[in-house]
Amino acid sequence: MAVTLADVAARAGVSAATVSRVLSGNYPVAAHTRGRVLRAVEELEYVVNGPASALAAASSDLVGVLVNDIADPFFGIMASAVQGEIGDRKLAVVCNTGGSPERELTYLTLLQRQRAAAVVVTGGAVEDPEHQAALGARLKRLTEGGARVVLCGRPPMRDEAVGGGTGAAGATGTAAGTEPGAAAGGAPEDVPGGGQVGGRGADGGIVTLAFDNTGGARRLTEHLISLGHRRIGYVAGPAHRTTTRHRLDGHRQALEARGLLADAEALTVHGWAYDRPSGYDGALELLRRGTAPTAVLAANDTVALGVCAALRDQGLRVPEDISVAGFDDFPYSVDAYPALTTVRIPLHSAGARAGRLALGREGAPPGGVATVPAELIVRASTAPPHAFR
Amino acid sequence: MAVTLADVAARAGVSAATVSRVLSGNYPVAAHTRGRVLRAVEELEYVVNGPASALAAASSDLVGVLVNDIADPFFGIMASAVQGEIGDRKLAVVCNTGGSPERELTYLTLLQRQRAAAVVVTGGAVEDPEHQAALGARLKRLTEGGARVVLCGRPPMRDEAVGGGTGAAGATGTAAGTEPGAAAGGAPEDVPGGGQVGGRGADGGIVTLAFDNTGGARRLTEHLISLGHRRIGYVAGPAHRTTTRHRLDGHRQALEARGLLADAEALTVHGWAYDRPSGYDGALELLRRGTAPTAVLAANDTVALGVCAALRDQGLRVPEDISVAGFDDFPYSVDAYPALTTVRIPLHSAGARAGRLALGREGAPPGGVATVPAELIVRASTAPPHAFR
DNA sequence: TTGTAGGCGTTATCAC
DNA sequence: GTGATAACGCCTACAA
Repeated sequence: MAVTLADVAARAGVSAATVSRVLSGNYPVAAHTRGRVLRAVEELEYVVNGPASALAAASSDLVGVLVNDIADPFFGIMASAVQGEIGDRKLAVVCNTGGSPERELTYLTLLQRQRAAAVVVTGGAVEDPEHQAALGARLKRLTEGGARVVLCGRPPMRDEAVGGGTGAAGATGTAAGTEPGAAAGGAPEDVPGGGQVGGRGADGGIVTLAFDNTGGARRLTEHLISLGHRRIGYVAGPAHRTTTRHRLDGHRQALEARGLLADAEALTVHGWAYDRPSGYDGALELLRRGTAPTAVLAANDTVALGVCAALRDQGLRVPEDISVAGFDDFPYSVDAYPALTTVRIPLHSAGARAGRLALGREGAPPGGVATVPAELIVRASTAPPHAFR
Repeated sequence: MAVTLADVAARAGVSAATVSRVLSGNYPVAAHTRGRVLRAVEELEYVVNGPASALAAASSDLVGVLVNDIADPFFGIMASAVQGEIGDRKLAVVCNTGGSPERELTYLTLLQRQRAAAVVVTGGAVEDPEHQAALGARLKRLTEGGARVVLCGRPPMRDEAVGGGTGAAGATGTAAGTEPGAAAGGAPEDVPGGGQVGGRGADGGIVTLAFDNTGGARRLTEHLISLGHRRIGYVAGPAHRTTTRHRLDGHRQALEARGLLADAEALTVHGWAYDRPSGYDGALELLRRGTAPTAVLAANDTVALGVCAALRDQGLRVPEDISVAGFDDFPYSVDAYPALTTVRIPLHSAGARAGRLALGREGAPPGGVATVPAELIVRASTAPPHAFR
């Protein structure tokens, strides 16, 4: 930890100010001077002191990315996409919250401490009003400090949570937990919104990229119903999380439309995580409850693989004896046995967009909220039930 | 960005120094004083200025983690484990190099600029002497600056690359590209090494957690040979990378022991990445080359899934017509069709150990190098060839 | 136990 | 164009 700006300046025979200007590049400097400076930098192997420049410039080149677990493909893919957009001008600080509200808050504070240029919060939110309020407060402080905040994969914050914003912000509010776009029943609205126009998020606001979990789940259940299934089990994700609930909502909307809602409660079991063991145990629990369903939906593809494994271990064939479907369409789902019917969410492009939004390289959508569409992918794991063959 | 240490000090009626001491906690402060300070911090919602304290203390709480691609489970799992160990006292800066040597160097410089407390470099290295030299120089500067450096999943640096270290370092060198432990043919050596003792890496050195790729690959090929296979195809990873070469080395060692090395060249094809398309195309290429192999080994499980897909599309059954095996034992490999025979590398525990090493929470192994074992996992994708049934 | 003061390495505002 | 010279906010001997 030796060579500093001053050393370079001395060697190049210029002032520290000039060196700084050459390095930051945002100020005119004579060609030959810049040449000498650059040579001195080379010779001395000088490396800028990040903390020092961050202090002086009151801004750092760190971008925080909050994920539940970076090893989970759902988050890994999004984080990778964010990183791809950030490139090497900024650094991505990845924080594994493990889905814990407390850690989410802790990390947000840590990122504020680092004076992060932006923060991307990925994945579903915990539906606790108290936590939402605390989260909103943290996020608000972050934006007030000049950081851009992007929510990717969760519904927008309620206005109360982030405190009344500008006049334009008022138009953004949605009822707690109601997914925008999905609730309207239509195609997810989303207009690129060129430049810096477009409601909050343009500057100092929070931009949200919500996922159409409800719509996707609804279409998936409709698919099963159309195949002839009437008793459809559901191994849901952890309770009190927006992703879990929205998917369940869509499922139930489809059931209700066909008057099949009565059994829904008995056919639903909540896992404790979006992982394979959770699916395995969930499936066993479902079988234990009596009349077996003819199809089982899972919280996501990983859970679905656990479900398949459990069914197989119980001597049931998928999809001959029982259909199974997942959600998210992870890369390996097509190679699973059997290839999973699922709902694709364009995680990579959503993450990339979140990254651009975080860098301000893309304008915020109108109202600061856009909904990412979800597409039904039918593969081999779903088929008509016995009665329909 | 308003409230500073001074503000808190004023509100608490103490000096800035006292507030600093309360916050860092590494200095005795009277109970009631600390109480008042803490209250002031709460009331003012004070958040430390990271860059400022990093500047003053000449150290930051950032830990860099270099990966090829965080969306790849191989890296995602290790990164997640590293993150789990560093918890929320330090922040993980994840850098996607995409396997590019240049970006690897760029990121290392960026991390040095941030005065990262430690850097964990994961995955195989590019086997270019020039790059190795440049890499060694960067790593050396990092360690000289007080950062801990941990290599996880690649062989140790040659001593020339990192410049002559202390006397103890001399014992660590291995011939370029020769994997320690594996080459010896015995079980991977590894002694925890309590405390701060144990060769380089204890302070200012580079600690290496090498993977036993060679040994794992050798055992995998031996397994196939023992099943009766004689023509074994190999869809390798990108050339000039240690992981690719070490696995290929192990494969050939096993072939050579049975006098089967003659066809090896013609049965090997290099992919351009450790991904599915690479496996798909590699398998087709292999089939195109004439006499089809009775088994195909893949660079890793992801590639193996691509191989299986290609074979299936060509009307071949796995493993009836042709056996397939992967490497790494990713979580989903057991759910693939058919369940993959593979070699398990304990990525999570290796990553966790790398994390502890990076924090100095665990002593360096003797010589600064430990080898992570690889275990053969036999599943359904490998079976005897037709001739043996 | 607490306060004082100097410095950490850059950036930005002025003059020249 | 380039050079002084204040901040920037915190840490840490050194004193009291």
